[in-house]
Amino acid sequence: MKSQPKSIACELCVSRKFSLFAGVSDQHLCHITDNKNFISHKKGQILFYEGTKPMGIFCINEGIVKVFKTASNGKEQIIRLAQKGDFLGYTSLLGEESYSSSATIVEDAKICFIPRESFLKVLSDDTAFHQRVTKAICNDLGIMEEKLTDATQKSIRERLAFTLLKLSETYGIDGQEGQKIDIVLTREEIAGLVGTATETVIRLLSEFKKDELIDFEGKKIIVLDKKGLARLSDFYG
Amino acid sequence: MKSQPKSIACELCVSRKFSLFAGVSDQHLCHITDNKNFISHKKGQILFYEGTKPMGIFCINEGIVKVFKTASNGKEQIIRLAQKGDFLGYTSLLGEESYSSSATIVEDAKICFIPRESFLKVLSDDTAFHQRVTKAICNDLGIMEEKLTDATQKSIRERLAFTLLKLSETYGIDGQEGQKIDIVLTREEIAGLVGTATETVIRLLSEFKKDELIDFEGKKIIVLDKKGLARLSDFYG
DNA sequence: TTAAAAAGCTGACACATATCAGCTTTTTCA
DNA sequence: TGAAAAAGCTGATATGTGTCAGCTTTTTAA
Repeated sequence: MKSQPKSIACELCVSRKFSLFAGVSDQHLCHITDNKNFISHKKGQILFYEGTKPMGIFCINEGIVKVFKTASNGKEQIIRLAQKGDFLGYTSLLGEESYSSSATIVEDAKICFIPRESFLKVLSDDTAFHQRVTKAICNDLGIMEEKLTDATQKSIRERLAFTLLKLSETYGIDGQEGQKIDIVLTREEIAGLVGTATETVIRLLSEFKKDELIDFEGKKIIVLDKKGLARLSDFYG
Repeated sequence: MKSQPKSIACELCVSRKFSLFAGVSDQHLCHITDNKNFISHKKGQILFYEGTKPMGIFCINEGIVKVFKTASNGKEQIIRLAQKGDFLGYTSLLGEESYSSSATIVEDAKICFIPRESFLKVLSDDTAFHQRVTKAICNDLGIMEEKLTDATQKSIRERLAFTLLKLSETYGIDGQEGQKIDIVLTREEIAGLVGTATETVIRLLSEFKKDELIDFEGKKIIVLDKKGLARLSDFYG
């Protein structure tokens, strides 16, 4: 959790090219480099808690972070999984409110913290950047509308199938037999992603395996039959 | 659906004071007034369909509009109810994508359509306005995260109780016995708001009535016991 | 005014999913 | 290395909610 010696300059950061910072001028990038804080995080560490005040934004250089809300029954609803190039906490910062969700490390991560003022300065100086940020947030809103609709109108089986497809899109690497979802998630985390109970995920996953839609390789899931999962994820499919 | 003679100038529009346009300079407002289109809509009319391209934004002067997604089972998930001063369709416009949801009139409405170029011009000229828009979108994202978590982790009874409380906050008018939710929604629409089946809403509402939490006055709902509903809407409350 | 359509309501029923409990396996860390 | 903790798994059970069907009441519009 302490600042590392091997900080990466934004100008040279490879992950930046996948991020909203792609296209920002070197001058602005230097300003950020001078003010940011590079920190290595281990799996399980907490980035921020729901309800606390954002002092800046986080930018992922490497690793995976889960963003989640804790429901009143104690269960975690995972809002999204963030990876290299993704920003964290900027919606709460720009919304001028406390963090609406918490964030913890799922896979060891290197993350830069950019203080509020530096971020806001670039945002106000670089109109094109502000526009890209606005666009990204609007797209996220569309995604959330979709998620809400799925949550209320689809069955758990459908949502789990859909979640597996999405995971394989993002983290899938091709192998000889199907596509491996190259990220380690506990059954509880998958449940948090889908919005259901852990036991239900366990049961449905072993059902999917029995039906030869998926297979397990260690803690990782292999998607054997994308079309089958797609059929399942649709209504009455 | 045709342009009306009695168009209102933005500078003089009372609803504007509750909107994101509050604070925009008269010069910009005039520019919008010159380019906008004022249209009266009757209950049931459609403003836009999910999947079509936004050509501008809608600004509500009067009336109520429901924004919803149609799920693959044909049911409507209502994302939000919009009223005077609210913008519609701007997230899709700014996200440079098709409408992520549809919108229809719930109560007779007067709505201005502001063409894409006019809106974007004000957005780029007036930085403070852009900031307010960004802030509003970020706040909406936080709300959607909350809704998603509620949808997956709370029971229908809890969500209905919560929905009634929210409706009474927004549309409530005080009477001698409790607060009247002064908006006519069908049971089906309440179901769409909660994310459940119409029959379930009917059953739960009559249960709430039996428990003297609410009462009916014509097609409108009277909230008799806010605290009782609040207790119900919490987990195991 | 009246027929048709929409909305509201109720009962019966099925079942997907949450919960609880107990167990095994894997992982963690002292 | 070995004990404790976490994760994974399975079975039994309860129940909330969706679905279907049929009916009444209200609203709409011809």
